[in-house]
Amino acid sequence: MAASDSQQQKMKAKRQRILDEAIELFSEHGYNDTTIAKVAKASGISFGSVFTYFSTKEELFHCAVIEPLGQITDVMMNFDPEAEDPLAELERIVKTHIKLFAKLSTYLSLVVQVIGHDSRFSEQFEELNRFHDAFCLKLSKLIENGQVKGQLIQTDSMYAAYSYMSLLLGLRLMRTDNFDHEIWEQFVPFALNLFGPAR
Amino acid sequence: MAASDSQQQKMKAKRQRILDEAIELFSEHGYNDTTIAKVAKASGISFGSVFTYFSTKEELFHCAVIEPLGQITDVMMNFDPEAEDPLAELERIVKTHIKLFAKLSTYLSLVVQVIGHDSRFSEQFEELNRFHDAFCLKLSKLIENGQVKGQLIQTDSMYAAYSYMSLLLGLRLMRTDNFDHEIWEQFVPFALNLFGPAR
Amino acid sequence: MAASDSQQQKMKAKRQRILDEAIELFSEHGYNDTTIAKVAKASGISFGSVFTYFSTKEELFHCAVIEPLGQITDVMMNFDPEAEDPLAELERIVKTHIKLFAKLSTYLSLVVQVIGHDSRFSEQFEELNRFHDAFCLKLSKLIENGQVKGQLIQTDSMYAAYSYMSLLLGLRLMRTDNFDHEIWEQFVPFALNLFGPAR
Amino acid sequence: MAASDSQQQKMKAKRQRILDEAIELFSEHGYNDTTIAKVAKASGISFGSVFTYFSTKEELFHCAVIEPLGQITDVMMNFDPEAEDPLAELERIVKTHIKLFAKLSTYLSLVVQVIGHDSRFSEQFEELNRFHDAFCLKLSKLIENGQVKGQLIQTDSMYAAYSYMSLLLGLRLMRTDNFDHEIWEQFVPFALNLFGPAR
DNA sequence: CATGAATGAGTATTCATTCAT
DNA sequence: CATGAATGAATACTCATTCAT
Repeated sequence: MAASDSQQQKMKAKRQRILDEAIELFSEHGYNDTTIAKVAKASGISFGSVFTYFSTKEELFHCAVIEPLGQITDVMMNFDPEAEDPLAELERIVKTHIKLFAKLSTYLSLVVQVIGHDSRFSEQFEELNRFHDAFCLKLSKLIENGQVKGQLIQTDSMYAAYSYMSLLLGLRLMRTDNFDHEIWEQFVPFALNLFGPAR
Repeated sequence: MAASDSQQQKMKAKRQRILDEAIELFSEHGYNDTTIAKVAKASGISFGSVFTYFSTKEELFHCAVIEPLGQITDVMMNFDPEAEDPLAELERIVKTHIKLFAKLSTYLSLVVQVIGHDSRFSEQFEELNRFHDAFCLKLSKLIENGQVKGQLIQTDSMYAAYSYMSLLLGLRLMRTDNFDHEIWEQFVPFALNLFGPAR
Repeated sequence: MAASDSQQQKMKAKRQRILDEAIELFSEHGYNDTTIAKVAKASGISFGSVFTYFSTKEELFHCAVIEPLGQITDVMMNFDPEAEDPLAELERIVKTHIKLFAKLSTYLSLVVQVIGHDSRFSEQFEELNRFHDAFCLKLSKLIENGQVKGQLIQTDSMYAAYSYMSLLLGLRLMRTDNFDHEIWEQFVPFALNLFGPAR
Repeated sequence: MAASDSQQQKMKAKRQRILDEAIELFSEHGYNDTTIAKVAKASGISFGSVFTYFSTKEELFHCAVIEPLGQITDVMMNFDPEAEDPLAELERIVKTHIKLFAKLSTYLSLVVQVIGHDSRFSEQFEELNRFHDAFCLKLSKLIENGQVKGQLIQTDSMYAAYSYMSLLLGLRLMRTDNFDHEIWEQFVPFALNLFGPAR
């Protein structure tokens, strides 16, 4: 049924519009200072309708945090831990990651909120943690390979991965979002330094 | 007047007790989910009395963010940019800073909130920014001296300093506060790597 | 849309019910001692709903003072300053006004509050003043015509009008509202005396 | 004991200072918007001391309303109902009363509040009523004598007295306090007209 | 499904009053 | 007697959520 299909399309689009505005507002003003009414207004729909798509404010926040994670995971995890030239692979992904974080300032504000109040948002925190653990594990393998090949000095590869994620998030936090993208690129060598490239 | 003095002492102590509990609660639950009533209860006083010491919730938050900054500044800034052996000085302060950040988890949660919602807490944000700028400027001088003496590779020393602060805050953010202090020390070499020690 | 129309009717009625109760309560207990909760209870609705119709207590008070003014103006101003027999016209309107003031005791209490605290309720005061000025101006013309025709002795007609309004409000103030309407009529000749009827 | 005497003098003076400020503030801002703290500040004493002189806010208000009444009564009642020339006596006292009301704007605001909220301030209201009744009774005698002597037309002398008091209070209410004293005198003939002078 | 009126729990703040110093 | 810190009752206003239309 084509009619029903187009209806479904419309609803999907509406849902996404709400979600996008919610991410924006939750990021900017935090959970409590973002009211359903504001989200509705920003989305151009009645606030009653928000509840058609998200049964509670809590759920809206949950979706705002979790749903974008898939795409981000795709980009973040898109590397080969068994790459021939681990250091080159590292350089490549560091550039990609930094570009990504520079773009994602809005969403990452959400992430920071969740991490900062892990007891309040424990479910979302767990999910982010799972991503974090998976990412660090995969990255640590690449690092180890780099060490085996003598491209990197010997360090604990998991701590190296942790440090890397911390740096990325820390940079994001430090108002560097006012920097334009070129400036973000300045941080690439420092991120690489973390891994201890042999010189 | 001894009586008046002891009275003043008592009040000072009470004010501090309120402030300590406020820092704890603001950190844990955020600005909005921390009610004056909870702060009062945690401090063991009537909620009316909170207003005797802090005229508004906003002011209480402000003091919670700003007042500890002095001591932290003292520790963070306690280094000599003109040290004979810049690399050794760097190692020393990195250890100190990491220990400090490991201890200050509660307070740093507050800092993260302020930075994350700089428009909401602009006054406090400005103050933190002043500290950040002063710190990075002083640190960049030490880094430059390290570079001049050939202990560090050539990089933009201000970006290096920014990266360092970002890493510290990022580490703090990443729930590594569950790690005990020994584990925190594991991150010292990675922090040092940021500065690009010549090898 | 009939449904929407009946909805609108209902809301209008509800709003008016709130307003009527508000006038009653503001009159009886004054601005500060009238709580939104009391108004809601008297109106038979939840106190949250009061805010659906009046966004603040201040606005509720404003409407309580201003909205009835239209009808009152209609009655008060309903005379012809160029009447053939000015004295007869004066007698007619004095009777009407006194009847009106006898009926409006509740509302006039509000007026007295506004006038008594003009700095607190400056906006409402201005509005009342506009009415007062317009009324006195129109009345003074009738008085002047009565003087020209020799029905009234020579006096400053504006002061006469002021005196008249003062007397009306003063009578209202003096608890004469316990008097029933017949007693109110007793004051008609005294009000007329103010204008100095030639004898 | 001279010391004790001067002490008593001081306290009396302090009490009066508080009362004067209280009258001022109660008049200007009303009962609820006048806080003990403001009264204390205006009086230049600690707010704890206000309770030394007046055990509750209610009592302070009571004294503010009642205590000045004695002097006012003296002036208002200072006439001879059996005067040889009642009309002349009326003229004399009307002038006096209008001058008095022109001066007493602050205090009369209090009176208006009490009359306007007689259920809230019933005790004070009773007291004012007693004065009002006594005054009107005495005045009505003078009026009657004027009627007997043919100086005034026949009217109900009590209603005439009521009207007179209403006019005085009404004039006071109508912002005529902005008028300077000369303007107040303009109202003398209108007040006299109330009594229906034979012409 | 969309809308927005109705509801009432929750919160910062004020202020009269008490009482220890 | 003077002071002002402590207390907690009271109140306007917000906002998530429900539900009738």
